[in-house]
Amino acid sequence: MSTGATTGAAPAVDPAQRRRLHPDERRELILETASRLFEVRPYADVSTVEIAREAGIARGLLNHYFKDKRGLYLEVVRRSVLLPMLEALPARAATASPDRVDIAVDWFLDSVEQRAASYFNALGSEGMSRDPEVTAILEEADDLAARRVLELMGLDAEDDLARATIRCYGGMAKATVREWIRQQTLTREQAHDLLRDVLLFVTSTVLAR
Amino acid sequence: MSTGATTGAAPAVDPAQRRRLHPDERRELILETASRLFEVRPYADVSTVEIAREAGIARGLLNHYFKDKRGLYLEVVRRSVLLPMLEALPARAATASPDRVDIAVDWFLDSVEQRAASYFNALGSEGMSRDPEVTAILEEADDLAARRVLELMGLDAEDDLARATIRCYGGMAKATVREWIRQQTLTREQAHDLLRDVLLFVTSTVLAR
DNA sequence: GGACGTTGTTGGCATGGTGCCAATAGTTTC
DNA sequence: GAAACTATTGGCACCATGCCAACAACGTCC
Repeated sequence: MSTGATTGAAPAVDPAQRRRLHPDERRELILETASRLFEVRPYADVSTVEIAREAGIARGLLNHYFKDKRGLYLEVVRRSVLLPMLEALPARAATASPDRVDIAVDWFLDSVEQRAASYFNALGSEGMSRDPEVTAILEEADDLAARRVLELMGLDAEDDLARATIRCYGGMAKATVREWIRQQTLTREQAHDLLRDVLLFVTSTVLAR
Repeated sequence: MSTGATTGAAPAVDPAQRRRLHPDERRELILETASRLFEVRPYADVSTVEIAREAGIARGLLNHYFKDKRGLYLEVVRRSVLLPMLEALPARAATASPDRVDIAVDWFLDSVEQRAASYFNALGSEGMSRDPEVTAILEEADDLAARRVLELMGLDAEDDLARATIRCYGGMAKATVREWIRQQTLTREQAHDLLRDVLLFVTSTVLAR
């Protein structure tokens, strides 16, 4: 407005503009930016314009690195759900069953507590989404988690029935975390005890059949 | 094409066009149409154009009856989640606790089986899952379900801790239904037994504290 | 060290979806 | 039958997305 002569070209801030990055770096940068935004606001609310602006790149570049907005979103979800699951897991101490359960539950609660934001982001409300591809990612993560639990407890992770049962239990685990962190209707201790007791009960029941 | 003279006006099919309906009827008609479409495909995939076409009305009418597309969607979710919950519930027979659990679980499985489509639909769709308003509706439904379960079992539905615990259990119930209906990794009988046993265990534990 | 080729990057165009609003026309009322 | 009421329409303006051709940064070769 004040500068009358010059056309309304962009402020042209950074002199370091149009810097050429290695594809991997650029991809990573976009992914992190998008992740940060999707964590806070729902999918439809975050425009590709905003992502590009935040990342300091042209909007068209998003479509160069990812098929489309949806593709970018899927990658974000995949990361925030799958990666944490593949991370460090406490060395399985060969202790008695009740202690193992305590360890497993603590591991789960800790990992959730650390990354509460991205956890709930990817989970949606129930961990269910109508979108087939998102669903597939979530299911993969659930199954992975179920395997972890079974391994940690010294049970057979290849037993289909056992794994299905633990995936069911996983639904309760998620809901419990929600009550604890978001609704704050349960203390961490209460959440822990509940999950611990039920897991113990479920595993003993599964084994019995 | 064949009729050359007249301008390219619409085919003007129905002679019954532009029929004036009572607002309640029209609203209902839109809601049902939208519900039918949202059941099958994710939110972003269903355009207001399509909803209007399917409902046989002008697109602008949607914004007259609902604030916007999102508002329409919220109403659809609210209905498909809340209404079934308020419906018939088996008369609570004053029997022993284990029998009551069987009744409660059967009621749940039945109601889900009947409306599997809308049930999974309502559980969240794509990016909307993170949406606060959708979340609120889902939480309300969860709490309502928890009350129902407690009542059915002759327990105090006003006990906050008990209700929170049952809401946690509800997460497992949903996951179990998913394994049963969608993944088919569990038979209905297995799902029933699992939910029955765990509910029995959980309630006895809650009571004990 | 300068021309050249590769390719990461940009800007703009076309398309489609959505919200809004003034004009239109059923329906009722007197 | 006219007039008031309001359900309903159609089109305009805006925004977001995907696509594509031009551009320029970086490495390479002579």
